[in-house]
Amino acid sequence: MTKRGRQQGELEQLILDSLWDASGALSSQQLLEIISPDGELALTTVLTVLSRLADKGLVTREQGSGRSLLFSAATTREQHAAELMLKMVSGAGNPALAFSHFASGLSESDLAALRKSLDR
Amino acid sequence: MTKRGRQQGELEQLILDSLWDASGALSSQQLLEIISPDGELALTTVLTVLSRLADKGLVTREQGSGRSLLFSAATTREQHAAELMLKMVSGAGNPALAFSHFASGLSESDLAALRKSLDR
DNA sequence: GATTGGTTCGACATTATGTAGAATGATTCT
DNA sequence: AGAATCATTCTACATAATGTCGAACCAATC
Repeated sequence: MTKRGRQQGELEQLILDSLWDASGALSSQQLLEIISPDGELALTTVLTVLSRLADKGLVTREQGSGRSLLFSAATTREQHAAELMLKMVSGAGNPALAFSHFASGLSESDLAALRKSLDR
Repeated sequence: MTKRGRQQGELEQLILDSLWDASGALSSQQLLEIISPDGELALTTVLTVLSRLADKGLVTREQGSGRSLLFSAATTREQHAAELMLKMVSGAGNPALAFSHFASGLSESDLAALRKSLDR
């Protein structure tokens, strides 16, 4: 009983968030600048984490100009959130009950948005 | 940048699931029997994990007959799932968009259940 | 009071994640 | 071409979470 699906670390999340917030793909340097403007982290640290995120299929690499790579999130933040939510539902036993708890925790505006997305 | 909120391990999940599946509170032995019928795990292992789950507020202990304790999940599986889903939503950036992805991943029956839970 | 049955403590193993220096490889400069 | 650059990949170690128990402990019973 060993092997566990990889989890999400703090720095990994920070990097993912930066990629999601970015308009397009980013180089490792750009990411470093965003994540650690005061030079507290090394560039290699960012690259290592990026590589791990790529292993998990959460980040994709594309060739940039010259030898450099550009990184971007493999899915949108919303798709990712939705996937995790779906996973919750499937493990919830009684989805209907889970939904009712879920709904009662949503704000009015979120409720409205959810209703709308079900209307089609 | 260290310190991370505790994660959910495989064995912890297994034990939580067992508690959720159970009709009532369970003793450590009963849990061991469920989780490891072939005696692959030691009773102390189960107890350690139980204690960690209690630290996380996911499991509660009550006095059973004599010196023994009875364990149960602190919330229902559905409440737990709903909480996690809500956390996703709050980190989703654009909830409306997340909802639409979410909805398109649901089965018909789940969709129906979700609609119903929004109707009140 | 000794034995029994259950829990808590203390420890060590494994894995995930954070963090980065060294090694490698391609591109460019002279 | 050969040297200097500079971005990536490799290798390595630190920390924290989780898995896994044996030993120490304690209360109830014999």
